[in-house]
Amino acid sequence: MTTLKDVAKRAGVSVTTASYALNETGTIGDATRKRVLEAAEELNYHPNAFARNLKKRKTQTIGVFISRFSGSFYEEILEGIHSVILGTDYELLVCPESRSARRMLLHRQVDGAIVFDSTINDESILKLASHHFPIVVMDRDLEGDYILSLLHDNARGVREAFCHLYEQGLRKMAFVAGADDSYDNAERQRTFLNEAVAHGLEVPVFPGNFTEISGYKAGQQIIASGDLPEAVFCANDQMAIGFLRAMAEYGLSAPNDIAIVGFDDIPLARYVTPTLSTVGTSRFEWGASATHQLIDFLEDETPFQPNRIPTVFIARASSTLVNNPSEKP
Amino acid sequence: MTTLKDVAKRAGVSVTTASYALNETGTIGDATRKRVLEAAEELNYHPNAFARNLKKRKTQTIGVFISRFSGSFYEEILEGIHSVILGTDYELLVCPESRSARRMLLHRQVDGAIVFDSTINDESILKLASHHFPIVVMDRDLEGDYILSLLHDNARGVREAFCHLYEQGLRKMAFVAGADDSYDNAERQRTFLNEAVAHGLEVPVFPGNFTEISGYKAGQQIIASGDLPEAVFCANDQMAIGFLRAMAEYGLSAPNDIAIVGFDDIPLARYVTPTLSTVGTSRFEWGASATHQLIDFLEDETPFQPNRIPTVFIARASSTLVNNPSEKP
DNA sequence: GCGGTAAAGTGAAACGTTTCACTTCAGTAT
DNA sequence: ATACTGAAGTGAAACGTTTCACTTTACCGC
Repeated sequence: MTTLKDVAKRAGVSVTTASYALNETGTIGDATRKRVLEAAEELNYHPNAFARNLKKRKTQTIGVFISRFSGSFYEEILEGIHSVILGTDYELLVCPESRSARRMLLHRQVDGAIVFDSTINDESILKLASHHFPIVVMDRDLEGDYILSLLHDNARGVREAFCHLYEQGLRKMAFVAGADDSYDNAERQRTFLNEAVAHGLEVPVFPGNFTEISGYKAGQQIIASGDLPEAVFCANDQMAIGFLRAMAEYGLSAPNDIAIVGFDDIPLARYVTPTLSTVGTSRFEWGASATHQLIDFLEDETPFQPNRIPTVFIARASSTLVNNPSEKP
Repeated sequence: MTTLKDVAKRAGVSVTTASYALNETGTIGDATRKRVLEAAEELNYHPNAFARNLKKRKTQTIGVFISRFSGSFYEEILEGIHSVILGTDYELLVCPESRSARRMLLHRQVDGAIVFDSTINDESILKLASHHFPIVVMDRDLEGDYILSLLHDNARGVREAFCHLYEQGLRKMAFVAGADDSYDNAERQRTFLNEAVAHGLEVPVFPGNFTEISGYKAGQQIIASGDLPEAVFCANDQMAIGFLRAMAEYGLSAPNDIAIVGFDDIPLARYVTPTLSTVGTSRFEWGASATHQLIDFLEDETPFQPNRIPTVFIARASSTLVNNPSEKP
């Protein structure tokens, strides 16, 4: 490993001068600077990031903490984050759940964080967030200075979905829930049930955990009970897809036997048969927005702007009755 | 930020002692150690990773360099990598393509790398790889000490796919190629064409770049030409799915109008209509294998074991003729 | 009570940068 | 000539650890 010292020696200057020359700081003559740059080039010099960060107490890096890579849910968010990062001189690190993620956060190897990992608890985040370490949380509603909670507008999408079902005359509905500890699930479920109550309906809730298999099992259970609902709202698309699979196995089809709606609009949603009605959340924007705000804060302390990422209901085949014209109440 | 010095002061010991106590190294009495640990706890102390890494010249981190997040291609690989990492005391960083990725690599912020980003050229990798910095490349055939090239057995899968098509009596075939700079594409194309020649067939090649849209365009072009092939092999699933979309728009369907085969077995493959025949590569194993080898090397210099990740052809609906029983030549 | 040994603890250097405070020197206004 | 200025460059401290080499203390066998 060649160090700054080597470069300085080769260029015949002091370490200080070499540093200034390479960083284009200080007042260094053109000839000298040129010599230093050449020396660095010849020696294939690259500054040691640790020494630099140690001294500068800044890493020019933001960290994204997610729980896992699979499920294609993070893809677009990460793309959104990445797209913003590319326009800055920050670097991006993505870290999946593990003790190491926590270590990473604690050890301040990044200047700011975007947290998307429910295994990191609220307490840690509150403790960690500070003037010098802003945090954007994407999966929980958390108040605090230096914390931005960026959620999407679950309520709106769910309401639209409910309307869509209700206006088609469907009355007997069920809800398949996502993971217990999920803020999004809670909000979706609450909204759906409230909406139902407001329209005089009672909606049973079946447990799930956001995985395809849990949706499949909920489907089996509901179908086996023999008491078929007319419509089922699943708290995310993966469960909805599992539910469709269960229906297919029992020879049932959506939307005629049961109308199905999911949430997220994952890429798969438009490929399954029937295509899946869902609530779209622009995850790319979500990631981009989080990143913008975080970097703006880091750069000039622009205060966080809490806002809700919009959602919109997307009607596809799985919930759109064709031979059953809408009968408004 | 509380430092080791603060902890030492609070515990009434020297910095050295505090360091030894926290790292469980050196010879420190139980009582003292306890006092240090308490002090650290009370002060909410976390060691500064930069200082530590600077001194130890080791980061306990491996870096994965990918070109982008989308396409669901990396998901399983990353899961495979992650699963192995979890069993070690290494950390995992994923870094998407950008100048920063390059910077990261150069600045040695990781102990070893898994490279999956064709924008990083061979030269850099050869220059970088060393005894102290082993690199696993997943997307190119590169020889070098301290470099492991971990590819999958493209040839085998392609041959099986070809056989499958040929044995069903299909003779007029076409190939839709992936990105020019891709080793995998080159190998798939070469194998397919060779196989064709060996069976006396001539196969036109249409350009693509692995994206869904490029497959769609190739489909449009081929269909519009009016000269339909009986079978089309696409260099990956995304293009195959794009091709299917083009066919659907022209009112054609697979496999009866054109039999379609892809490569990769992405999750989507079994959800599209018709389900997509493809060559499966166990990407999870791929990532896991890369990680194992890298970590083994880092730990005890276990030499790299070049091997090919197996592939297997998976016949699904898009290429399996039903009313056309196989007619072996 | 003596040398020897092991345990417990410490001082200071080192890792590779950045940056503050300083020196040197040439040029310029008076 | 003198004093001042600004440009060009340097020495050394600092960032927060780890770890080498060392000291002190206590204990042991004899």
